Amino acid sequence: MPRSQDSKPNTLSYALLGLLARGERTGYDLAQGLKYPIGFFWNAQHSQIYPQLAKLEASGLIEHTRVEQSDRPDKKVYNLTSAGRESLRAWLEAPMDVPKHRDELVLKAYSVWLTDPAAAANMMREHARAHAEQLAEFERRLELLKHKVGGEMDRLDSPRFGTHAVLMRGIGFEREYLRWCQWMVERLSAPPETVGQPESQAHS
Amino acid sequence: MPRSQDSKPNTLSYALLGLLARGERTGYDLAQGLKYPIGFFWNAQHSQIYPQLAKLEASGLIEHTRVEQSDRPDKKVYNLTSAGRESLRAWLEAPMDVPKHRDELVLKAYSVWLTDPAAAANMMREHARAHAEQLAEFERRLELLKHKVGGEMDRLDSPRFGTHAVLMRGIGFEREYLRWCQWMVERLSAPPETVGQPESQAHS
DNA sequence: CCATTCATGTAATCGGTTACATGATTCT
DNA sequence: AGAATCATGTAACCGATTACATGAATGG
Repeated sequence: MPRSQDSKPNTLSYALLGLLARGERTGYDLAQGLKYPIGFFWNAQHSQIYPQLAKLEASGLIEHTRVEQSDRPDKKVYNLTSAGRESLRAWLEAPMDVPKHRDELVLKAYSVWLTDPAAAANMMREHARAHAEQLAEFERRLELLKHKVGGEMDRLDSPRFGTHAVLMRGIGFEREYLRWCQWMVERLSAPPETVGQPESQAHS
Repeated sequence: MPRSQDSKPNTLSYALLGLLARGERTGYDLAQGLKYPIGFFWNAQHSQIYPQLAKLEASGLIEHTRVEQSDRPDKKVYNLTSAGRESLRAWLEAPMDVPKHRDELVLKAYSVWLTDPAAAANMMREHARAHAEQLAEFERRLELLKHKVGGEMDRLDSPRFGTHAVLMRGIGFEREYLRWCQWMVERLSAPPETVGQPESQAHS
């Protein structure tokens, strides 16, 4: 009989359950999984994961078996219970509250009028480069997935479809962010006379 | 002589300084400002704002004057100090650490293979609708800004340019998110025979 | 009469990051 | 010799949300 006296599992719980639904994993594996690709949209450190696993086990959503190793430290291999699988499914279909975004770069853009346009343009170029890189990485991963599993990534009941969906969102997100950075660079590095004060210091 | 014994202002501080750089505001006004449009990318509740304002004032970055009102409660009107303006400028040009994203819907998409495609498609349609609405709101605001201040929103030294930049990012973000939701809906509501098991239960 | 707006605060709690702590094996 | 990988935890702190607290004026 699984204890479930706890109030409500947090979102991290469902990130962990979602990974475990794909197969058994250790806390260490889960920490790796929460780096890439889903970690791009929901990440966590091991210091948050280990205590959370203990709570999930206390609630009866997961269970572990100890595996002894000779060359490496012993490990706890976690698995979903049927209650855990049910909890994950219920969360998937439950309505969400409105999401909140945090983006420090957009916050900087809000105050960019206070600073030197040329310096700001350079900063934006640097961010554009970073987003182009991340975009390329997502695209590379999608190609890899395509070559590895082929049509499986289109089958709605395959975990590969979940990965496919996440990669598509990553690609779209980075492509759009890159576009915005480029728009900012164009604006910020436009010749001063097109945006300067009324009195025309043009020509020269 | 402004005291500055504190370690390092947090990002919320710069959100507040960025608003105050556009003119004097009360804590209440700042709480409203952190709803829209910049609040879309960095929001805060009044319970976080009032203590933060006290800290910023203790650090000498802002100052307030008490304004008595007859019909309304008295208010504290805050202004940037020159130290505050300098701190904001320094932050604008400082390098950022790599941003972290959190998106519960993408997390759900990662596990969407566990659930009923038709139900998931309906959920995604609902999200598509919400993003279309938010997109329309951003576009409406951009039109409003254009009609109100015209070319000022293109002048790099005007706060309107900051607002313009944020709205452009909002529009791009929502447009791309909407596209992804539509892609998900298409996939999830595709006829079963194109994605189902080998044995064809086609026709009928 | 009840909700909303203006106006400012505190307290409890939860979520998340950084740092502390240990220890064997493998790679450079 | 030193860094990285595998492996699991705890503690301190900071950031953020929710709830508690008060109170007058206005609008439906």
